[in-house]
Amino acid sequence: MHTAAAHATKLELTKSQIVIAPQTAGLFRANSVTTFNAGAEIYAPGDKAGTFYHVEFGAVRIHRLLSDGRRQVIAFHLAGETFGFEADRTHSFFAEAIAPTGLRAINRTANDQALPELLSLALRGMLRAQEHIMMIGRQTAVERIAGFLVDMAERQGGLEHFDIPMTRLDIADYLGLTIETVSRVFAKLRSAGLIKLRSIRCIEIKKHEALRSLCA
Amino acid sequence: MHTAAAHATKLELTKSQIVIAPQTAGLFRANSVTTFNAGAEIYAPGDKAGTFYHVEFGAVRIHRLLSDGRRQVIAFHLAGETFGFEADRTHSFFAEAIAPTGLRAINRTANDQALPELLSLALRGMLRAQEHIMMIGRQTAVERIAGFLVDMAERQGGLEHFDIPMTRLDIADYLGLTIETVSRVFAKLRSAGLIKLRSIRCIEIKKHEALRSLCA
DNA sequence: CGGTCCGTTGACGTGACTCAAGTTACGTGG
DNA sequence: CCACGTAACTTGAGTCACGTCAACGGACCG
Repeated sequence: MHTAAAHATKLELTKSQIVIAPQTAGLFRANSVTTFNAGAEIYAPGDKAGTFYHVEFGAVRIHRLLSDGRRQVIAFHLAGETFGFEADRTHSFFAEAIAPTGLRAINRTANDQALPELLSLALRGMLRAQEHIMMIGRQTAVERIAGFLVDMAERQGGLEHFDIPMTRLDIADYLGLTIETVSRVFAKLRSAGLIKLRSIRCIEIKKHEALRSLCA
Repeated sequence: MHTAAAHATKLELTKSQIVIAPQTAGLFRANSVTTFNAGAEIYAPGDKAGTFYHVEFGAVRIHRLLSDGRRQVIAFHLAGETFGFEADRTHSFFAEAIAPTGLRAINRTANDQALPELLSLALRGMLRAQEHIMMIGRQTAVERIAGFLVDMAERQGGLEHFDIPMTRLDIADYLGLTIETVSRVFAKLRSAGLIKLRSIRCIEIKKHEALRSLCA
């Protein structure tokens, strides 16, 4: 199974401190921005939780490995999104940058005014996870890819073309498919004229409605 | 596909009011208990959200249908658990009793003292959903069933045998499988001596460790 | 005691996986 | 700038886990 156990053999886990004008995000106490190279680990299962991260630029994947190397990507977080909250005191997933990424760490203050905001984020995260379950539980490969592309398009502001920061392997592990299936479905959508691959990571949606109608 | 679109053709949606001694649950304002028959709808997509439900007895399934009838069960809630929180003002799933069930409705008060409690529930719900993604995204049928049985055993207090309130179809739709596959895997686990089916809905785990080792 | 729902089992089909062989994109050093 | 090595992606052929279709058995209920 092509599910990147190899990836676990750490890349260059560089993490450089770059201070950018601190700007308060909501009611949290915001810190400076830290940049991560592609592949760099942000946290791992077992790490102490309690800090949230606001994506300033770049993208992050949240995932977990099974003992035999099978990998499931739980979520992608793009610029403008916040992640890192956990039910327990320690993280239960990996968070890694999937491109050069800037994160603003946000320390949860002891007695938060920000609870409603945090609750909203948690509920939204729960909903997202539930829709993800729907997708990988009951949809075909084509439906999953179509849904993924529509989602990405919307999260990038609905432009007619956009770059995806993740590899085919990341997409496969997010959708519960293999890299080969992802590649084949892309080819199928392309030859059906629904999308165009401007480059390997730049996707243009040619027939938005047709694509959306595939989402089941 | 055996995924209960037929079920949508409403059963006897009976909902009888029975008042039981009101008892405050946490910091919420708790109401009386309402009982639902098996199959009765508690809420549906589009219904106004904002009320939570504490399961006094019985069990509830949360699910959603695709347009062609494919069904995905998102979660089961057993006695002692709380459900019903949503990111939006309206529900996006069905909630139905899967056995005679008593629910204590809990109205969210305008300016909650209960926010931390609610946040904790939301985070725990998110974690549960994420582990569910892991399960249906990357595990085989045997692994999913084993995981399901271990989970059910733990949630029932870790007894060596327990009743499951849901049908094979509910289990199938929860795990992203078909009813036939569920049945076959049960048969396989039984003939391997890992479990015993005392009756069709009563499961005895004979080799707890062996079962757990199947969970990947 | 007949109908209905639920569950089981078998035979067969197929969508996605596996294995394998390329090709393309990209970074690095000469 | 090109040569090289590596990672990412694509494509094809064959396989398999799970789905589909179908027949049947048991439990419950009026």
